[in-house]
Amino acid sequence: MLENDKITLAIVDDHPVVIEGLQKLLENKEVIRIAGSFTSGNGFLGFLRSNRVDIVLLDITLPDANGLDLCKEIKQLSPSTCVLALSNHSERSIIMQMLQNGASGYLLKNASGEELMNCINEALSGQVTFSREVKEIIARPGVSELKQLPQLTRREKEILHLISDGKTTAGIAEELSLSPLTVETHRRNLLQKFEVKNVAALIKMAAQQGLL
Amino acid sequence: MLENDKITLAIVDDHPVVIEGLQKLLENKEVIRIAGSFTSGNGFLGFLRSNRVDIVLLDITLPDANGLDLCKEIKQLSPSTCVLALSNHSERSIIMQMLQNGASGYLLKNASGEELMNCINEALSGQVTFSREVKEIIARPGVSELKQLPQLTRREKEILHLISDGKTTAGIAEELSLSPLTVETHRRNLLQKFEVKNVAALIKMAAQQGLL
DNA sequence: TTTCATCTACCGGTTTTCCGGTATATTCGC
DNA sequence: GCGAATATACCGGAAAACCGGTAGATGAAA
Repeated sequence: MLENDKITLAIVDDHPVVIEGLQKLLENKEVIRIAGSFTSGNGFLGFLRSNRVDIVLLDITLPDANGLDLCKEIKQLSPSTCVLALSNHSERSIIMQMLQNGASGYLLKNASGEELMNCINEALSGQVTFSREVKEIIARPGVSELKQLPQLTRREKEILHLISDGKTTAGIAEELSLSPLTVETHRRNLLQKFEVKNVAALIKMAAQQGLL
Repeated sequence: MLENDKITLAIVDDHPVVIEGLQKLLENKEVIRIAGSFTSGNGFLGFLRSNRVDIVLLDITLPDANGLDLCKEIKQLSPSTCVLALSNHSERSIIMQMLQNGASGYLLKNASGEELMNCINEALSGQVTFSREVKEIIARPGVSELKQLPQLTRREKEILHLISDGKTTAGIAEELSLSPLTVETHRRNLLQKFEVKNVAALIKMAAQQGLL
């Protein structure tokens, strides 16, 4: 196979041992060319600016940045590059955040070589992919995610949205053709229902419950 | 196979035609028993209160509630029940929200019968599962998700967090042993960097960027 | 060493939010 | 038809946020 037809793969991991292990695992694959290995986020970003990379195996823990932000930067710089997170972090929130930031998949480091190859292929075909353990983590949401949100009336939801858009009570009142005093009342009811004492905490809760 | 050993499955969809189609597709499966079909969320919730359901195929569009909230309620009522979303909605945000609310998987309605069976099995084994098209949607995040967030200093991130916890300027100042006036300044810088005019909009943006 | 970013701190004033109440009209389910 | 929930509206006062400035201290990079 011509060198140029091979899949170009990069590795970013602060642990040199891990890099070596991955290289050993991948170097005998016909279709893959390891374009580079990096122990820092900035090192890789520099490389990416002048080289094509089809897929990158990215650790979360890095010396100069965190993998979450780095993933986002990679996708901005080169949207066609697949980011496959490869990490020890098994927190559901981190996995979801990684997806939100544009990752094509997530593997825990205990995944087998076979699993890794499967995931690489699936990611390159444009689909998200996870190692088995990660699939189980995602399917098992914590209690906090499911905690009941106060039930809001239609008007309250409406006003909540407008508040989150940065509108003031007066502005909302005008937009809805209501008395500012009425909007005030709804606002207060929102604070009560969420058991918070100002809009900052209100919006945070609402956002975490996916209400915005 | 004994009736009691079969997997109990329920269908919730406001479209009777879809229910019939799914029933036809599943009725000849040895391992599955269709425990009930419902066209409303409340109908199913009532059933779930007194019957075991291993897995439910859940539509998003429902007459009396939306599938997102319903999914959350189902998982609260019966955490062991797998929820497989089966919908026409192909928006990434809805898929992610559904996962956040405890779904074990997501299929678009154009998925094949074979895909459906695979997903049911994978979900029952405790792993998340998606139809092929959904995997592609997840792997393709929108530009909005990746838009660059303002570069925040350590102090600013710290204060942003405290604000989102509902703390006041005075409270934050005390907690960090700073002058309230200093905290004020940081707060103003945050509003400027995010180009918003109050904390409500600030927290919304920060939450959407996963900063909280 | 100089420059740049950040952190710190202050003044004075305006706007908005927050909180303690109270109260009537409407709408929806039983 | 009758509650219960919801939506509407008001008062007054205290607290907090927001805004437009300015400016010294610190620390790291060039």
